[in-house]
Amino acid sequence: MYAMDGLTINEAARVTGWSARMLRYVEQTGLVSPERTGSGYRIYGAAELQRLRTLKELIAGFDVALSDVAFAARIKHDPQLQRAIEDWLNATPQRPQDVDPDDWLRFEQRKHERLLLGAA
Amino acid sequence: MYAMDGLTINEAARVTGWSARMLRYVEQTGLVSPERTGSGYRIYGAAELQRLRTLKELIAGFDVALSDVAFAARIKHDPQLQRAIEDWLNATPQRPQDVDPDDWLRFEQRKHERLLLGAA
DNA sequence: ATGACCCTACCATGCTCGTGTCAAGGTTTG
DNA sequence: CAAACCTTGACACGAGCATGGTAGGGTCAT
Repeated sequence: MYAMDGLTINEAARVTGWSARMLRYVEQTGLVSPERTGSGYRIYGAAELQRLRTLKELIAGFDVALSDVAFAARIKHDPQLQRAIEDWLNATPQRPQDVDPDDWLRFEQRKHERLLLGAA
Repeated sequence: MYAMDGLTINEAARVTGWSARMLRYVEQTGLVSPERTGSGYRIYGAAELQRLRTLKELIAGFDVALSDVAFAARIKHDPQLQRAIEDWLNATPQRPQDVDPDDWLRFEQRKHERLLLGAA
């Protein structure tokens, strides 16, 4: 195949700071999936490169794991899971000790506002 | 200490289906932290028991890891992290195929130059 | 006061994550 | 064509998660 407007995996590795191995791994997590040429070569376009760089910053800057970001993505694309997690987390006012149990229950039932990762 | 209105760890274990060992572990993740008596005994109240049960359902029902839920909690309590992850995820037009190819290209090309300059 | 319970602190195991490397084989290109 | 690159698949390995177990030592109820 002739000149595609993108970088091949090792070139992308060099410009993004990831290793080629990790680029394949990241693709496997579903976070950054480059196009393929007819013969199967990965082609990283500007968008993917940018995404890889920011992903790297995100992970380093907040000390989160790749799998954490992958999980966030899963939440985002699975409204049921999102809802379930949100509900579980919202039902935790860490100190329910000086609250009347009955009030507590009614209060919890009305909690439905703040979204976790909803806005798209 | 005299009769507290809650269950001790092994009782809670029996009632929730977790092992006592896991109850301590779950506490360590920060997801469910029972009160303590003056002498340090964990006391699980109705709220904690309910939380443990629903947590179990959540984990089993969606095949999610405890650490995933812990991470979601971290996101929820750290607005900066939440914002960063949200932004990164939202910047994913996973298939830029329904975008006009010409616009897409010109846009990407300009970005490309900038990006290559910034790369080390 | 004694048996049943709790606590913390380890050690051990099996599994997953993140990462490198190497092998066998297709593709691109000078 | 041959060198340089790509692909998938595998083995390897340290670090961390999820669990169980045990040991030494307090606490509670009878």
